[in-house]
Amino acid sequence: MAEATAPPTRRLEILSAAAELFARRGYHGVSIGDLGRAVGLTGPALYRHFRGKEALLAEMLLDISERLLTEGGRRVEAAESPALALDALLRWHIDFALDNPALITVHVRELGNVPQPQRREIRRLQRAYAEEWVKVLRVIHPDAADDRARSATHAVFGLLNSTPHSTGDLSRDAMAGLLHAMASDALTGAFRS
Amino acid sequence: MAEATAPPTRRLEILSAAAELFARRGYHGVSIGDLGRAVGLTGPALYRHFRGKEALLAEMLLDISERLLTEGGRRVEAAESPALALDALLRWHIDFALDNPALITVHVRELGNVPQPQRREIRRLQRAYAEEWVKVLRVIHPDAADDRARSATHAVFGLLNSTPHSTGDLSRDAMAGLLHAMASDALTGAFRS
DNA sequence: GTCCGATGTTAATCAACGTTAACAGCACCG
DNA sequence: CGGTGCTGTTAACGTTGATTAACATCGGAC
Repeated sequence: MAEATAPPTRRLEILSAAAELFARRGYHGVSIGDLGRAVGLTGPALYRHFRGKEALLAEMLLDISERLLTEGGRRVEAAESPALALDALLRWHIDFALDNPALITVHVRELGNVPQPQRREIRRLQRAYAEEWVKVLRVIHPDAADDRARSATHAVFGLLNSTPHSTGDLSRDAMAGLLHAMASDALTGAFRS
Repeated sequence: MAEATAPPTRRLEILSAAAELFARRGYHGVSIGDLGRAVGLTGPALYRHFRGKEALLAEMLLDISERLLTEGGRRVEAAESPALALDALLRWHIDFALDNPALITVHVRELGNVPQPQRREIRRLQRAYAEEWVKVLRVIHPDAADDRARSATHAVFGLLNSTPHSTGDLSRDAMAGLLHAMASDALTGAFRS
C-alpha cells in the first residue's frame, strides 16, 4: 500500500523534513513518530531508510559540513586574489545560510548528539572549513596572530549564522547585503592594530 | 542527614550547575538525576527547590533576560551620548557573554523548551532588550529603516554570543577587545549607504 | 505468472525519565 | 523535651520513545 511508487528521493525528503523539525524543536524534541508523520509515514518506516535516529542526524550534519567545506574550498581556489577569496567565502556562507536556515541551525546546535565515530569526522570537516577562512585571512593580514584570525572567523560565523533567529524582517537580498557589509567590516575591524 | 545546614544558596547552586549541563548537553540531554548528582544530591531532591524541570529552566531564562534588560537599560540611561550608549551596551553584553558563557548558550538555545505562560514573558524581555539597542541605533542613524536596525542588532548578538563556541584561544581581555572592535565595525558597516 | 526485494504497517519490547509517595533526620521554637 | 518544617532519601508509577518483530503489498525480473 502506501504511495504508488516510493521515489528514490524518500531519503532526501526525510532529511529535509527532519532538518526543519530539528531546527524548530531540537533533536530530542522530535520523536521518530513525528519524523515519520512529517513525510506521511509511520515512525518505524524510517528504519527502512536509516539505521536509526542518530544515524539520520549524523548523515545530515556530515552532508552539511561537506557541502560547506568543498564548495568553500572550490570558491577560494577559483578566486583571483586573497581579497576576492574572502569575498567569495562570505558570499558562499551567506547564500548557504539564507537558503538553508534550518540546516544552519541544526549544524550549529546538534553536533553534541552525534555518536562518536562520526562526530569526530564532522568536527574535522567543520575545522577544515574554518581553516579555509583562517588561511585566507592570514594572507591578507600577514602579521596577525593565528589565534586572532581563528577567533575572528568564529565570530563571523556567529554573525552570519544568526540569520535564522532574525525573524525575516528584511527581504532576502537586503539581508544578504546587510550581512555582507557587517561581516566585511567586522573582519577589517578584527585586524586593526 | 546530608549537609549539616542547607544554605539558602542551594537554589543558586542548582541553577548554576544546571546552566553548565544544559549548555553542554542540551536541556533534554540532561536528566533530573544528572542535575541532582551535579550538586551532590539525588534526583528527586530537586523537587524541594523547583516545581519541576521546566520550571527550573524557566527561572533560569527569566533571570538572564531580566539581567540583560535591566542592566542594559541602566547603562543606556547613564550614558552621556548615543554613541557612548551604544558603546556601553556593547561592553555590557560582551562582559556578560564572556563571564557567563553557559548562560548565554542556554539563553540562545533553550527558549523553545519553556512552557507557555513563562515563555511569552521571556520573549517579551528579550525583545525589550533588543529594542534597547534598536532605539540607540535609530538615534545614531536617524534615516535608517527600523527593519535594518533590528536585523543588525540580531546579527551583532550572533557575533557576540558566538564566544562560547570559540574554544578559548585568546585571553579574556584580548577576546573582549576583539569582539568590541568587530561588533563596532559591523554596526557602522550595517548603516553605510 | 511467479518470485523477490523494497517499502510499509501494526504490535510488542525495553530502557529512560519525570514525577510522586512514603519515610527519615535535623534544626529550631514553644 | 516535643513537635513541626525543611530538606533529604529510596521505591514505585506511568509515559514516552527508540527499536525490533511479524506480517502485508507492490512492482519488476525472469
